[in-house]
Amino acid sequence: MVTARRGDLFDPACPTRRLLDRVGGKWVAMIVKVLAEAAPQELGFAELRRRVPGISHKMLSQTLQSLTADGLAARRVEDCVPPRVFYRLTPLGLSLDAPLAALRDWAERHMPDIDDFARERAAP
Amino acid sequence: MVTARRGDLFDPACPTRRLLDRVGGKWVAMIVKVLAEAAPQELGFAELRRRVPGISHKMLSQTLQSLTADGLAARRVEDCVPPRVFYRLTPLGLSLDAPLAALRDWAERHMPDIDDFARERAAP
DNA sequence: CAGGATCCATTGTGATACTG
DNA sequence: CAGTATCACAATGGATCCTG
Repeated sequence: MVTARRGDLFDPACPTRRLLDRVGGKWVAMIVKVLAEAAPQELGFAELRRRVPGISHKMLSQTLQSLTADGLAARRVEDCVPPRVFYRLTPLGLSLDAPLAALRDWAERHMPDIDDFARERAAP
Repeated sequence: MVTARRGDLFDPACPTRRLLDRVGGKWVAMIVKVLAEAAPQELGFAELRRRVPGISHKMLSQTLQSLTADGLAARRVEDCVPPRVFYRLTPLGLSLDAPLAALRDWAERHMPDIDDFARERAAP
């Protein structure tokens, strides 16, 4: 992730760099996708966990927290005995899903090309 | 960066995850942008270094190497006394610039919103 | 149940120096 | 000039335990 240390002196805090620092993490893109697909329905923490296979309790909590802190997701606590918490994307978060979808689309289309290239250059 | 350890068992090697592992690095996006803007002109190593302020010799070399290994960039060595090396995006690399441009566009439009949100929630 | 704290392994990044 | 090896440091991500 990293923000900037010494070189963005010229372009202090390039917006794209800052965005990638937020969405380049291991889980952000998938969580945004899942929440976007569920929208306008909100999803409970446990439900999210089920829809993001392999994510740890900690990383889900942590990622949702950063999304919430950035105003990309909204958090709602249901005040019952085993407390339940629900998340949904904000309009801002939903708007981010568009460019992410473009990336997903490219990935599905062209990652095979990258793999092919790697295989060819490995072949003697 | 990381590729997958234990959870992508269900979605082994999600293409989007793998793509982000490649372009989420600190310099990839900017280098692709610079090369895309220069295309179809190729750029020398030193010229690239000038156009990516703050990047270290090592990181530029390393990043270009991974782009080349993925078939996103092409490398040409000019065989003169002080050897010069030129880089350009391949068609595949150029095609990747489109979704990245979408991300850049979103970043320029909406990162201020994220900043505003952070400022508001900081205000008592 | 959700979330926070702690500890640890791994990786990414950077400075530097050396090679062709 | 471009590339690479080495070393050091910061940042991620994951496992586990503890709390309201």
